[in-house]
Amino acid sequence: MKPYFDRGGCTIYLGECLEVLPLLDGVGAVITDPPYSSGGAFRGDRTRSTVAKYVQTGTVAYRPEFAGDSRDQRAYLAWCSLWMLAARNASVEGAPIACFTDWRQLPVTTDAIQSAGWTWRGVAVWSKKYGRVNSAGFSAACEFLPFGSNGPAQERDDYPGGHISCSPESGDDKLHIAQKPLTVMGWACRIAPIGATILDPFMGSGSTLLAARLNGRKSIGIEVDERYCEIAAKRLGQEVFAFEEIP
Amino acid sequence: MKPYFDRGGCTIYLGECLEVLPLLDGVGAVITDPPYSSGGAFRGDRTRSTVAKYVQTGTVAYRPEFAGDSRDQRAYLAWCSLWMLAARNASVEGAPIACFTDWRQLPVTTDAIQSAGWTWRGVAVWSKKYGRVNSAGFSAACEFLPFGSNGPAQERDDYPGGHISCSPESGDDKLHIAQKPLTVMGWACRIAPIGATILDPFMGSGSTLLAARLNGRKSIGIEVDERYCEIAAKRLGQEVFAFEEIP
DNA sequence: GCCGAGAATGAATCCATCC
DNA sequence: AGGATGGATTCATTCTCGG
Repeated sequence: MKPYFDRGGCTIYLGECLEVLPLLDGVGAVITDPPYSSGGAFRGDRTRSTVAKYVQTGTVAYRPEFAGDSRDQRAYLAWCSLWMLAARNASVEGAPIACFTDWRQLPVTTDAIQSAGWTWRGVAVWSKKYGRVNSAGFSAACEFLPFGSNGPAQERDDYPGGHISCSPESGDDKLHIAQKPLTVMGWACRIAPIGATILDPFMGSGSTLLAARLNGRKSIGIEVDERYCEIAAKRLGQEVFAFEEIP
Repeated sequence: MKPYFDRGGCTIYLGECLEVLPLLDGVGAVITDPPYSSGGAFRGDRTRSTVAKYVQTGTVAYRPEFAGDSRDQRAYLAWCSLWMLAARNASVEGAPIACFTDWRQLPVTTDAIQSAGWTWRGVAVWSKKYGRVNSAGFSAACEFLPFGSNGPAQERDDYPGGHISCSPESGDDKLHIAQKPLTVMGWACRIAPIGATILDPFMGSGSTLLAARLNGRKSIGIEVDERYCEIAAKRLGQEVFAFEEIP
């Protein structure tokens, strides 16, 4: 399959992840931020378009809607199990997986990790310094990063800490509604060995690939929406003037 | 039923929580830190005594075993559902529940909250600044506080934030292997309205009751082990010389 | 009282060994 | 085979103590 973009150790495929994943192998880590299919307690809330259901702060440019964000919990479990299994089949033994999620989908995500045959090994946390106020309990100040490994984990003495505190992305620099700060993605990328290939099956605007590059890891991104492939390719191309292989 | 201790708005019952809970009513919030039944990937590790399975190196003071920490996941779900239901029956409408857990039991705990008829509303996080090293991924730096409410939540504009960072308890002041810092319990107690009665069905050394008192809430603790009732009563008695009702 | 060095600590995990 | 037990390993942060 011909990549949409392939330079400096960063590769982008345009397509459905369930169709692209079976073509890959040698993946050293899976790090991703899939559509949460969250955003409301009721089905009617969940199935609204992503632009409508997530509040867009500030005077930002229009961001395209993103696909695959309207599954109910049962379907979300089945779907996550499928792509996680396909991703595991593409991964080397001992490879880690780390998958962002919010509180609502956290139990389903840990179930899916295990359903797909990964060994679940913990839940790391990104706290946002300030969270959405909540009139019904503690504010929603954290996102969660359940993680695991493909069989016995690689033994290392420099795994990152299980908690990071960082303000969320905002303003005009934000290219995707659910975009994570590079600081957060860089922290997540350090779960992968240096030089390994990090796979992100839900690339979006490409923050995972950019963070991988900045942290000395190779990367593969898959994205179903060509507008986001374009945005990500532009970001990656800008990152280095003379774009060279990662040493 | 005669309380083991009852002064200054703090009440302790000695007994099994499933036997004591049906006798209670008017509870304004449930805040607790039950035995996690965690501590290892293998059944053999989980079923070890709490003194053996939780590290206590060096010259620490001896801390008594605590009971009920060796259930498998199925039994843990069933048991949590039972006591959470009994606690809900003792609670006023709109009362919040918040129950500490570790990463391994988090999905089971949110299932239990919902099985028992509480409305699950989120997951708050205590990050410990440093966590135990992990040779297989991110360090275990956080404990989790899933929370919910008994029906529609009480609307308030002063709910606490969903994240707190605080070092764990240590040294001779730590009376229970799993003792939480007063800072953390105080934060948790602020989920309850001022003046409400906070129920902790797994009192241990009484940190919840002490934090409730220090934050202007009344409290009820249940504990199955008389040694811990004694320790908690002593701590609560010391807190105020002339022990008066909470204003 | 302040500072730095060294010791202590931890709601673990994994493997080897013994029954 | 499988359950129970012993014990090595791990390091950022906190604690202790002397100067």
